[in-house]
Amino acid sequence: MVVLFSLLVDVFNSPLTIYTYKLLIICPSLTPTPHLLYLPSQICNSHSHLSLSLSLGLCLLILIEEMGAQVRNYDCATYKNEEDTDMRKGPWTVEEDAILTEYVAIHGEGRWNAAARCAGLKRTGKSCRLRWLNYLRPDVRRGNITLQEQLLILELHSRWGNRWSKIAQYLPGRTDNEIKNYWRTRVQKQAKQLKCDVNSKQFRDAMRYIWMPRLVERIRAATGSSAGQSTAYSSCSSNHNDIPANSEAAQINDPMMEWVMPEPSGNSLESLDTQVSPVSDVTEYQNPTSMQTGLGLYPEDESDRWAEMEMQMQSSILGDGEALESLWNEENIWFLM
DNA sequence: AATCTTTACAACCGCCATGTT
DNA sequence: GAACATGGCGGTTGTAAAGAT
Repeated sequence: MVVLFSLLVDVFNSPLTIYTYKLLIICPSLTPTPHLLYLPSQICNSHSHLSLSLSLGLCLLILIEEMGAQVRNYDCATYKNEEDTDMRKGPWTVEEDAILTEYVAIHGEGRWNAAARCAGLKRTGKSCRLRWLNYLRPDVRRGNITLQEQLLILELHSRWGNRWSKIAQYLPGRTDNEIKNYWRTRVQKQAKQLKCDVNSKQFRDAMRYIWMPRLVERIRAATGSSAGQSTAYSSCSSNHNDIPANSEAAQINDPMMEWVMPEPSGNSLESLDTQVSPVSDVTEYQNPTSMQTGLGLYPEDESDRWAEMEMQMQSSILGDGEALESLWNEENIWFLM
């Protein structure tokens, strides 16, 4: 940031007043919308596409191009360059990001094919849409999937399957792509290692009766005893009205889901976010059969419910075939963390 | 230090639904 | 109603970075 502001001070102290270059500042942590500044050509020397990219953790600074060219790009009527029809593929550049961000800031979302053309991007409308929704959108939440979010993903997936966009609706700031990636890299991989299908009853039961209670336990441990009634959803959503009263999610009524999606009440995102540790803590893993009520793991008023679940698990899982303990032992429980 | 393997995730693809002409 | 354009979704792939050997 120091470097950034130092640069800006230099810019504005310049004796030149004819600004011929445009500077786009994208700094989501400071402002939700990009800021435009105009730079003297002196700053840019002879470069027509000088690009300064300062990754300072919080701020990305991009110098785009000559204003004249930029203005031309926004004039759809004059867009007629045939050679622009060859589409670019692959990773987006900071310049492309800046152009798309600026275009959306001015014209809004939607009409992506037109956006791609008018902004002068050699990208398909689809590509622009995806880039915006999955990466550039200001409210995209980055960083590790929290424990609460993990719990919510597991629960919602058990209910809705691979309906990623639907699941994503309940994790504000997370994209369907991100959730899908999480599922594939973490959950499916684990199922593969356990040599069972991710959709098998065996794996689903293991998730439901071991993994998810374990997550609940960890969330409670991380958020303190007062968070006993707090939940993944309540912690992830900054606006509980996001869940329609008659929605599928609101109508879920099983014990686990009540942990995940309770009555809307005011636990804030900030207070309950628990980042997932990249390192496992297998040493504190408890055998599922030891996760009994009365050990302080669950709220007292939940004890009967949990005991019931425990019995349910014993009879429905352990009774037929491979025991959960052997399926989900300390060697493979690591990935839950 | 070099090479190989694994992981995480961005991006693309194909299919489908919907809207417009 | 057919043809086309567009957007949304889920599946898959490519690849950079990190980790292991």
